[in-house]
Amino acid sequence: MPELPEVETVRKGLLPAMEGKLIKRADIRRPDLRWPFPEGMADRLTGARVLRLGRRSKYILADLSTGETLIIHLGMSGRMLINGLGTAEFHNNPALPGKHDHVILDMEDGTRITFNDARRFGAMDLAPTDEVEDHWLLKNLGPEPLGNRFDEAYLIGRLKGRNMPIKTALLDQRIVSGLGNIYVCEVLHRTGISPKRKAGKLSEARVATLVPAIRDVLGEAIEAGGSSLRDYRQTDGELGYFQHSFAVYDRENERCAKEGCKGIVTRVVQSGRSSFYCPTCQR
DNA sequence: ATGTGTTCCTGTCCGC
DNA sequence: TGCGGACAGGAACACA
Repeated sequence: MPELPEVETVRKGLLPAMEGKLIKRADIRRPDLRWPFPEGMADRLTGARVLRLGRRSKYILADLSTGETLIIHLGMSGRMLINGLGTAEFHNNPALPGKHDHVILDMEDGTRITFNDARRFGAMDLAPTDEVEDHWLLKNLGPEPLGNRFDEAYLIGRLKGRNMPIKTALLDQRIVSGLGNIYVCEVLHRTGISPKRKAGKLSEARVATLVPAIRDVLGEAIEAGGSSLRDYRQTDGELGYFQHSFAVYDRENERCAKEGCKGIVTRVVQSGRSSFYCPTCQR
């Protein structure tokens, strides 16, 4: 589900409810999501204060007063909801946890944070805060696309000699971290690059155009509160609205959104994932 | 080392 | 309405 803009939107929504607040009670309602929860997670969270709520790529990182950091990944369908808003069960009885409410954090001021994840591809783990960058889930992540370490020279270097399609390369979190299927499709459309083009065969000039395009698309999506297609919700249950700005994603057989282009958006499958693009203006 | 296909899980939508 | 199949914002893993 959530790519960087959605995760960042969720983090911002959680900030007032979590940062600086004490976790009064942690209810872990099943033993695992994608992987088992760490040993004694409920006890390690109970009584901890959230010192800082940060983000690395698609991971939300809650630094705790215990010296540990809670690592949260939303997978495809994960939601973090405040006071039960936005769950399917909300309309029936907001006091009862829903079927897919797997972790519930009750904060000292009475606010309830619920991790809801139907598909359970999400994950949570705890690691010492001073070693969190070396955690196995985080240590191989490429640079933040909105950070200083991500620039034209870096991307040119990383794509050099690579035989995979540019679409696949931009989805590889080791090359650049935070992009997912939606935003890669949108970035490639903006730059006029076909998703099928081999990454290592693009000219340096064309690769260079990807960097500002990635920054722009992600920045605009964050401003719009992310994209809501099926599962994604903000922490208050509200939808994001960047999906109204899609030029190609989820627009198969529709007219290309580029000014003056008469192409029709086409869907192809690459490494098992849908790519949407305009064969007329993306070459 | 690279590139590709499979797998985890539930829900929804579409065609018959 | 029911049933089967395709598909879904991710990414680790097994294998050529």
